[in-house]
Amino acid sequence: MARKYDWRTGSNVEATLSVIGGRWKPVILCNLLVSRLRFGELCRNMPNATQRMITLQLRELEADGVIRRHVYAEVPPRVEYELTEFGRSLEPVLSVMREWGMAFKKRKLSEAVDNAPAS
Amino acid sequence: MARKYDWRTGSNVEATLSVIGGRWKPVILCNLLVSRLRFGELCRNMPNATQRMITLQLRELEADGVIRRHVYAEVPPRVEYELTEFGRSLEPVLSVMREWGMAFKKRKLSEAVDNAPAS
DNA sequence: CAGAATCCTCAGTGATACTG
DNA sequence: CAGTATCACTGAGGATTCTG
Repeated sequence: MARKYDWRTGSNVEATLSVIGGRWKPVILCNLLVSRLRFGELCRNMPNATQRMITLQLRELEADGVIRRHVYAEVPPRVEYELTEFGRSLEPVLSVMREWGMAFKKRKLSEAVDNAPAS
Repeated sequence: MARKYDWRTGSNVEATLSVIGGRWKPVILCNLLVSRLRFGELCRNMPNATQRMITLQLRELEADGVIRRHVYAEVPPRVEYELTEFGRSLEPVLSVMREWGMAFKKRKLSEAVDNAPAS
């Protein structure tokens, strides 16, 4: 299934994207940055993503050694996900993205206010 | 064309991705981070991307106010692209991605060496 | 609860050729 | 040189249902 990004042929940014470049991967990783989470919690934290998508992205992240999957032999079943050491190395990347996004939102919102009709 | 990412509904990372989340956008931006470039130079720097894709991604970046397009009334035509002030604010994001990608590549390559058959 | 299995769609992407 | 214009595809992503 020829991956979208290939770290061999691409530039350095593309190498990064070969790991975090999935629709929901950055979001998942930001969540796991805060704490280890179970599947259900993850889903509740990402209401815009479908269960299926979250599962798929988790599998890829696991295959890339970014996250680890803990299965507890209980009933009802419990599965938790956490960042690996390698995954934690992504922290600077993720937090700078989050920071910038926050500033961007603020900017956009203040723009909206400026353009708002005087009521 | 309902965009993939929406900064209104998504988390902070998603807000960032609403701007840089295109297949070739980070690559283009990294190039423009170094210097203002003309279209042809950009294409030569990104041999894996098609001309069409580069054009499209440039248009979106321009629409988002990330880059500026300079058209020179010459023959043959000359068009240059450069980051706007706003675009330059992405520098921390892009460089940390590049840094991480570089380290990642090194890691991968040394793994490959370790697994290489003794010749 | 944490998924697996199916089915389906379309938007992102590509290949190619043409042009002011 | 710096793009459009077409045509075509495929696979990422979604909706829904089923299950150990």
